[in-house]
Parts: sequence; structure tokens; C-alpha cells
Amino acid sequence: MHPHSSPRPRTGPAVTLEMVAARAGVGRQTVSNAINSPELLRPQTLERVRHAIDELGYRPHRAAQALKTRASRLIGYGIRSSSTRVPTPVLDQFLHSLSEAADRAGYRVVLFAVAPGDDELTSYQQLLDEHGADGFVLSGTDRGDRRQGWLHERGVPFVAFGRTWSGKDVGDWVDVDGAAGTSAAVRHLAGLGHRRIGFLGWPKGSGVGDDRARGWQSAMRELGLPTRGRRVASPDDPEQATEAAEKLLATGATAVVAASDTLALGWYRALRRAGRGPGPEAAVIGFDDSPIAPLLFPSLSSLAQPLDAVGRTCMRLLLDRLGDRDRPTEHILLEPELVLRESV
Amino acid sequence: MHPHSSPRPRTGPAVTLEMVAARAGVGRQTVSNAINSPELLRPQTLERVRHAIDELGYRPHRAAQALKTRASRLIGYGIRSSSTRVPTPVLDQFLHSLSEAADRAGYRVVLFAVAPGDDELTSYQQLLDEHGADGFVLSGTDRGDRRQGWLHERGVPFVAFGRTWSGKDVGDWVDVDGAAGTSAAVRHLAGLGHRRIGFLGWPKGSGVGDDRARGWQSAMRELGLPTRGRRVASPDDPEQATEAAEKLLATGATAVVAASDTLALGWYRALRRAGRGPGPEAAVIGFDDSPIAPLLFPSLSSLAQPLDAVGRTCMRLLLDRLGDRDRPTEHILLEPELVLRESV
DNA sequence: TTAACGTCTTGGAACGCTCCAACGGCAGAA
DNA sequence: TTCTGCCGTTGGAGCGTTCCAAGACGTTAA
Repeated sequence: MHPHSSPRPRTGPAVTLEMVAARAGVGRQTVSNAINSPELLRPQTLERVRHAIDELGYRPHRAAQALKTRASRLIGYGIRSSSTRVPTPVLDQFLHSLSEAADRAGYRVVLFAVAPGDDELTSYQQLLDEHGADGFVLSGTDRGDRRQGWLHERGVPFVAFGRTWSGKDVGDWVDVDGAAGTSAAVRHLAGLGHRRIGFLGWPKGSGVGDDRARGWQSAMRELGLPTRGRRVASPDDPEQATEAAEKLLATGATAVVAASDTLALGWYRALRRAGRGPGPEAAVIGFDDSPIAPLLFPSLSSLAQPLDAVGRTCMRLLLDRLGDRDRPTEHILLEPELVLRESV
Repeated sequence: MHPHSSPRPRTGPAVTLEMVAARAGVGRQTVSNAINSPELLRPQTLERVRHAIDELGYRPHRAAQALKTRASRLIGYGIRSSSTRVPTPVLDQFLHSLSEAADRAGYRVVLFAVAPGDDELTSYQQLLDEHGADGFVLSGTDRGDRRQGWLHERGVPFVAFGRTWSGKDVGDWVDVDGAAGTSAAVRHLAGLGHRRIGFLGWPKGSGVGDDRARGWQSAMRELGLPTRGRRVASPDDPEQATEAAEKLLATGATAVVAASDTLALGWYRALRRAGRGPGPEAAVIGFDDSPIAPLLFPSLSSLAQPLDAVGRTCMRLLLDRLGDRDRPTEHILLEPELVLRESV
């Protein structure tokens, strides 16, 4: 009579392979095989071993596995120092799906603080030296990001959320097709009859921002609509975004595609200052579909990034590369979804 | 001449204690001591060993350390399955500071997916069985949360962001004093001359929500202001929040304290529907100071949770407990900060 | 000179796992 | 009967670290 039903009342003494082996009346290695290569065992033995495993609630000790197999089954995700005051609105859901996908494959995501500035890479170096991760997921990559090249040179598996803007192919990435998103937004607005459609973007030079601007531009061209003077730029700052939006208003724009929801709010503010509000005659579509988009008045239409899919895909590419470091690099572009609300 | 200047061009073969020992001309254990108990070495030897460590860029292999010391120096943070569609707006910054604090102490945060529903605890059990974490950080605790009791029974170190609402003292926690926050908000509004100050909260039964309501109530009483009929409730849903806010408007409230920024936006919507807007005659103070608060028009005043401090404090309590499991439990309440903007 | 002591340093053993070479038993062939 | 081959199973070795008991060495006391 062993207490099988109750799942071990307390954190008992650790259960080891050896104990399971004794219980099942087999050798140590046989238990290991039952877990890692069950096809090697006679069905009858397998059954007996599995029963013993369940009975004792055995789980392999990860550190011991890691030591022997030289693989931690941990994926590193570097969190940049909080000195950069702006929190990625995106991080949350992305980490979530990343972590779930990792878990399903027997991996886990380990967070580590990244020193700001030039020492950034030493944080990666350290984790690597400690054998604290088998690979990395990068996000927030932008022009001039040295991480990809650095990891690539060293043959360290990684995947980036965000394409490599430098043009050189240094590794796998997954990205959201910002241009496709803003193009879709333009086409939708044009379908509603708008012709003076502006773009409220970030200053040139950021990969993500330029990509989103390009989508607006190409769709405008395709539709034969003029783009001159219809593009304004501002950083993600309330006051500056509002002023930029006011410039757009002054040119008589009746609709705007914004590079972020934050910028889209600049349009809201500009209209309010003019005693108006967003609506059919002053439509706006944002980007990111942040949680507050549906709460605004009027609620904000926006391009939702498929973050769950991005996370899952990142993990898939990374695990594939962990399995075969010499396979060709893979690049995946996912389409954002246009979520329509009252602001159009 | 060893290539000292360049930090190892590639991921070379792993550097071990033994190699450092050979380099320094000492025994293996001496190197270990140089790292863990430097006071045991003669200064001269210590210097020599340290030099060799730097030269080779040695870092202890975490899995080997973990195996021997029976401590992974990993802190588990369970991410609940995405079935609950609502993302914690708070997670981001909290994880950030948690992770930084952990790093400073030589620990790291490991994310793991938590199965929803009744199996929730098995995810914790699994990580524990695998020796994949030395302790846990919980968040999103609420009434009926079984995790604290379960971990407490098993003697597993943990700290919760969020107090234990059941009243039983089952472990350390850090929380934000919601009542103090809403009280401060009421006092500020009263100082501006408001007397009919409503509370826009969540339905009763949630620990966090009831706490925030209590602060409003007690401050109102202290100031001799009536609370009857001035408290309405709604879940975090745009339409319902708007309706609740309209009820408050109908009673002639001139100011509102809301349990969340989301609810505060209900007040914005209700006013817009009535052709008005927030301002001196219809003030509002939200809770959480979400990133969009400064972007609204008018910008939203809100109670900012000191998330950096919460994360740091959580990690401090957890590390203290890891050091001494028998010390008395500690409970820390941090005050939110009233961030004033145009909405008042 | 030898014994005793304290300081600094050392190699063996073990943590729990997986790799590997080798083992025992059984079927069919010689 | 003995041999060969195969399948299923096994214990030794080792991953890189820390604990521990013991060693080397120089110094002081007997």
C-alpha cells in the first residue's frame, strides 16, 4: 500500500532515477531509457517502469540533465535596463505566448537584465559562459543593433522578433508586416471615400517606422492619391504628436493612418483642440491595437499585431535551429489585422 | 602571449575550474575558494587565481553548481494561460524590475506556463520536482487563490505581489495600498472644492477593488461627505463602464475616483455622450497610470503604482526568505503616487 | 632535534543524469 | 551440444562543481 492517490503531501526528499529503478526492479539506465527512448524497452518492462515513475512522482533533475547533455533547455530573453523609460506595450503578450510555446517543447524562458549601452553584449556573453541558456530571443531590434551579428559570429542560436534592417542575413527572424498593415488601412479608408489620407509617423530612420510609412505610400500611389505634404512625423510624445497632427489637419486631410496608437491619439487631441472629434470626416487608424483602443471615445480602429502567432513562430524557428544549426535561415512575415471601430 | 584584449572571438571550448587551476598553478579547489570564500586564500595566491580567471574569462557552470549545491538560483514566475484574455497591464514593468533585482543578486527569473483551472498547481509542482526554481513570485492573487496555501504547506519560499485576502498569514507579500491611494484622490478633489465625489469601481468581491473602494469611503466619511448612492460598479468593459458612469452623472456628481483607468475612461465616454468633457466641473482620477493616461484629451490624472519598488521589494523579501526560511513573515504596503493632469 | 600547531592548499567523493561498451539470455544454425 | 547473433538490459565513467577530510608547509614550543 503506497500513498498513490495524494500527490505527495510535502516536498519530500528528491526522487532520483536510482529510486525509481529500485522500485521497478530494473537498472538505472533502463529508467532513463523509458523516458528518453521508450522504444528500446520491452513493452512489459516499459509498463512497469512507467508505473513506478508515476507512483513516485519522478521528474528528472534539470541541472543534472543539463550538466550531462550540455544543454540547459532554457531560452534567454534579455530585458533592457529600465533607464529607457518607455515600456514596450507589446512585451507582455509576446512573452506570454513565447513562454507557452517554450513550455510545450520542454523549454523555458529565462529573463536576464541587459546592461544599457556598450556593455549590452556582455550580458549575453555572461549567460552564455554560464551555460545558462541554449539560445536567445531578441526583440526591439533596430538599425545599428549589434546583437544579431555578434550572436551570428559566435554560432549562437537565436531568433529575432523584428527583421534585420541592415540587409545582411545573419539569422532567423519573425516580423509583422507593417507595410501590409498600413496599406490595408489606406485601402479601407479610400473605400470609404477618403482621398486626402495623411500619414502620422515617427521621424525617419527607425526601421519599423519607415516600413509602416512605406505601406501608406505605396497604397496611396496605387490608388493614384497624392502623398506630397501628407506625411508628418513626431516621436511618441503627446504634445509633439498633437502638433504634427495639427499640421495634417491644416492641409485638409480627412483621414489619417498613424504609426502607433500613441500617435493616433495626437489626432484625437488635435481635433479636440479644434472643437471637433474623430469620426467619418476625420477618420483615423492606429497601430498596435493597445488595450485602450476600444475604450476611447470614439473607440479607435487599429492594426493589431498577431503577437500570439509571433511568439509561437519565434519559438518554432528557434527550436528548429537548436535542432539543426546548419539549416538555412528562415524569415517569416505575419500580417497585422485591421480592427475596425468607431474612429472610421 | 595570450589573446587577452579581445574577449574570445568565438564560443570556444568551455572553460572549467580545472583549466583555471592549471593556469594559475594551483589546485582545483583553490580556484573555487577564490570565488566563494576569498578570505581563505593568501592574498598573493588570490591575486594569481583572479588573474587567471580574468585571462580565461571563466564563469562557473550554473548546472554544475546547481547540481552540487541543490539550488538553481532561479525564481519561478508562472504565467497564466492566455485563455484569460485580459492581459495584466502591469506585468511588463513589474517583471522588468523583478528581473533586474534578481540579476543583481545572482538570481534569474524563469517564466513558466501555468495550466488554467484546477491543474494550476501541477505546474508549480512540476517546476519544483525538476528543481527548476528555488522559489516563486506570485501575482494576480485574489480571494480563493490556492497557491499561497499550497506553497506554504510545502515550505516552498515565495512572495506574493498582492496581499493575502483570506486573512490567514501564509507568507510574505508586497502590495500597493489602494485605499491610501483613493483616499488621497478624494482629499485632493475635496481640496479643489468638490463635494459630490463618486466612486466608479468594480463589482464587490474582488480584494483589490474592495480595498480601493474602502479608501474612497473612509476619506469621504472623514471629510463629512455623503457616500450613499455615490458608488457604482462595473467590470472593465467599455459599454458597462460608460453606463455606470452615466448613473453617477445623473446623481449630480462633479468628480469621480475610479478603480482603474479603464473605468475612468467610462467617465470620459459618458461625458462625451452628454456633449461635455472631463474638466474642472467633471473631474476624474483613475488608477494605474497606464501609458495612455498622459495621451488622453484631457490627459488623465491617475494613481501610479510604484511598480519598480514593488518588484525590488518582492525580490528582497524572497531572497531574505531563501536565506532563512524560519524568519517571521513580512508584509509591505507601498503607497501609490497621485499623478495630476488635466482631468482635474 | 623533535613534536605540536596553525595556516593554506589539495585531491577524493558525490550531486543525478546520459553515453557507452559490454553483458546475459534466448533463438536459430552448425 | 556448441556457436553466432540479436535484443533488452546493465553498471562504469564522466559532465563541472562544492564538501570534506586530510596533506604540505613553516613556525614555535618542548
